[in-house]
Amino acid sequence: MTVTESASERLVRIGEVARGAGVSVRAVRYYEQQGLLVAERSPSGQRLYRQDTIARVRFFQQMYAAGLTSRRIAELLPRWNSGHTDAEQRAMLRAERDRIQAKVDDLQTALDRLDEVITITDTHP
Amino acid sequence: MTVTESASERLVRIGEVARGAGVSVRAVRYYEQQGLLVAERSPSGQRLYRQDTIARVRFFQQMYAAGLTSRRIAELLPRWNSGHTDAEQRAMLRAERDRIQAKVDDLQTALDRLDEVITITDTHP
DNA sequence: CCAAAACCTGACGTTGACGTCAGAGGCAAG
DNA sequence: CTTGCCTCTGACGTCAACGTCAGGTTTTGG
Repeated sequence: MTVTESASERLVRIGEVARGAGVSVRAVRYYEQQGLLVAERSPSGQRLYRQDTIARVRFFQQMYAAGLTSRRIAELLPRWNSGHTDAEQRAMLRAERDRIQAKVDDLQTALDRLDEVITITDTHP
Repeated sequence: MTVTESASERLVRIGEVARGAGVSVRAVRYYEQQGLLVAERSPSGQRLYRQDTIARVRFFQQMYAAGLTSRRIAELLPRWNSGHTDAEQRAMLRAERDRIQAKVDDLQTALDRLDEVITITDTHP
């Protein structure tokens, strides 16, 4: 899935990306500012994105939800853009994975505690 | 588990609570300011906590990790402190539970995507 | 052709959970 | 008594991911 420079992919403006991914226009500009997105520009200066940018933004949202920062995502991005690999980055990936796994486990624990309380207060009002 | 006013439980100072729960002293004071903790005071004004405060703080950390705010936790606290129940609070509990469940699912998705990338870059360096 | 909608660049504001610093007491050990 | 660690109350600082406002240009639909 390395970038295929097909002759003329349909490009979309920032509003469509935002709506498509369910975020604000401001957020998309912010991602670009953080180096997560790159946009072509129309002659008048408007940003033009490839359509897969929408999926990309959705992916960012997932990573944010997983507790990654923009900086961290930017550090990991080369993984998604090229086939290139280096040991340090693989270690980073695994570290993040473990962090998220731990977080999932914690959340599951919290969920269980909430369920406890719910069943108690429901059966014993 | 309603509060048992046992004659003289061993009380601990803020530093012990913090170390015990793995948070900063500042954090503990913050929790008190948000109405999550109540402390007795020694004659000289130092905060004195019951030992179960440590578990309580750990629980707060879980809830924070689950995305609850201090305010939200404070609203739900009566559940843990009394046997009293009202329908609105039960609804809140269930709402939070569902939110967390959704979050867990999202995280699991993110985790799967990371795993994909990891196996790809590992088997195909 | 013209108004509404969309986009642009700054740049300051917001929110939550603390960090940090200042200045002043309090407490057990030697 | 004094040294060293703990605690106190303000109060300002931080960081991330945007929100929001100002003032101006561009694109689109009727």
